[in-house]
Amino acid sequence: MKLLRNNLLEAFCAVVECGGFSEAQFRLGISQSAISCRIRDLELALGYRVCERGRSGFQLTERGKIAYEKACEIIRLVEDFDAELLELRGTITGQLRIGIVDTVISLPGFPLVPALQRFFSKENDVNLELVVASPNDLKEGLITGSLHIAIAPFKRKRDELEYIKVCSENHYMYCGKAHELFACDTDEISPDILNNHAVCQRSYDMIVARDAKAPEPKAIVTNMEAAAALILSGKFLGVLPDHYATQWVKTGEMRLLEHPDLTWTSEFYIASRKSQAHRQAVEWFIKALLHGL
Amino acid sequence: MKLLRNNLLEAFCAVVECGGFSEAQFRLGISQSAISCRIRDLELALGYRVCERGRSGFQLTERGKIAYEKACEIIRLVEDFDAELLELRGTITGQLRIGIVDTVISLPGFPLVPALQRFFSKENDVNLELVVASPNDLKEGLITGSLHIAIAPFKRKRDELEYIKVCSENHYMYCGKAHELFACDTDEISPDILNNHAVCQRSYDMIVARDAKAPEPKAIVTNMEAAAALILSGKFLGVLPDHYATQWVKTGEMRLLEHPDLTWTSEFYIASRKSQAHRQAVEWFIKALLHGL
DNA sequence: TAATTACATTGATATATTTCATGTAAACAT
DNA sequence: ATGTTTACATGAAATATATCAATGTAATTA
Repeated sequence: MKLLRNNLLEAFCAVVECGGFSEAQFRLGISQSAISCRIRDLELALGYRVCERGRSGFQLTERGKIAYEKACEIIRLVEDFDAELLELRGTITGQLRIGIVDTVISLPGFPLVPALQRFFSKENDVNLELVVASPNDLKEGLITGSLHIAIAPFKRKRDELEYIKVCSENHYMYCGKAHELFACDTDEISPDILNNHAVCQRSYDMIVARDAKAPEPKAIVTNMEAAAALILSGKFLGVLPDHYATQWVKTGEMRLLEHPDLTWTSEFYIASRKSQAHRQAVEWFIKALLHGL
Repeated sequence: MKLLRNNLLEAFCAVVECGGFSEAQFRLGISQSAISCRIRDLELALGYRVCERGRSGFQLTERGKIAYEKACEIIRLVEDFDAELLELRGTITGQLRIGIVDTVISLPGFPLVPALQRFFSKENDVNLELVVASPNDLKEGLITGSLHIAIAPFKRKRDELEYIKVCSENHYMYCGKAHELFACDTDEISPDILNNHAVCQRSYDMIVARDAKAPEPKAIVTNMEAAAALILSGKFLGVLPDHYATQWVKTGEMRLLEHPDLTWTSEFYIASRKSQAHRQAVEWFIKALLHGL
């Protein structure tokens, strides 16, 4: 019983992700009938149907969903295994899966871009996958192995992960040109404004909730660009990293609401798994990240 | 680059464990030339030689050793993966790797034998592997995944493992018929005898070292039978579980050196990994183990 | 009712793997 | 030395496996 033979699982995953056999042809580079055979063989080996398909639409069965999750996992493990053994050859190879949060390219001291330059200026066979997600999803990814390295503001540290501080980011409160506070006097700005105005926050930050009477945020965003859009609308106050907001402050579309109690700092860390025979590609990339510090 | 294609790794591992191609034929059930091809393909894919072979003997290269370790690991992972997906079918299947310490069959309350009866009286497709090793090796096995369940006297508990107490074992000091203490008076028996006589111990027990002036053990054994042999020789005192020693006490070949300070108890636990989607086979076996308690 | 879509099936073809027979080189026995 | 044995390598033929192209089928849609 070998489910990993003949790329049965790769076919299965491709079919799931493409939502059907016909579309998966192009991804897999084989004919539709070959895919049909592979799924048939897989189901034959498993003894149950993994998906319903046909003109009536594509859908995973209950067992199929579980099988798909596990298949993705073992495929990643096997990829990493291949890479580990190939790296014994001397050349570094394989997938390198890196995760970051959004809106960091302009963050001063964020080491990704120079690290990429460094890393890929040496000849290698590494395939990069760069994922943008929330710190929490990134943490999950590191733990499950779907990510090798993540760079983000991690607040709670996990035992099984290793953290290296790389830089920090300052956040301030901003409002848009159309907002009533845009033209107010400086001495009107106090933490009190949070109670009188709608505020938008990044779901994972919630850094506004500093004092007890912090208001329910009126809008939750998962992404800086979304926050900027809400702020620019003039209907929301919002917290942005200064390096990001500065472009609109310059053009007069936003105003910094300056007050000592309305500033926050996040510490950015490189995180990766402890206690695991790290692959060379991973180690080298971390080295590349740290090189400029 | 797929190292898992065509059972290349299975061939490699078999060859390593059989110490050569010719012997591995029988294990793998394919011809020697087929093995030769597989190893050639593996080395071609890897880009380096994994073993030296020929009339001059079989030997892994340095990289080959690493590759072998990792190959064993991924094969186990894939086996478990197969089993997990197959179990979605309803039937429980796959490898079930169980570890115990030696000399436990006669331990009253040790749940293995009734559990085996229970478990295998229901029809299933499980392949059992029963390993005898030290508690420390068993712990390692659980953590690395080479074992699913272990039953042993675990003293230190590991966070990533789950323990269920099942029974306990009493240990006493014994000497052989030829030993000078064999015929001594009962009131001559005290912890002091440890300082005046050679003592043998199981390497992982070391339960004799209770007081500060515990002596260097003269002999270390890794196995109860070995301890019994040393004790029967009359040259060593030694600690044995009562259920094991009783056979020789009955025949007059050993004497129990009874003293309140020369008794020890080990608690036996069923251990398995926490926080891991346990396979049905594993869960069911644990249930079978607990059934009689 | 015909056309379309999405997949299944089939037989031909291509590819991969194994075996059988044989070759080679090192170790061993004589 | 010489021949023999052992352990693996190699090549051609045989076998098994996977893929493709073509076609069939069933559920939608026009």
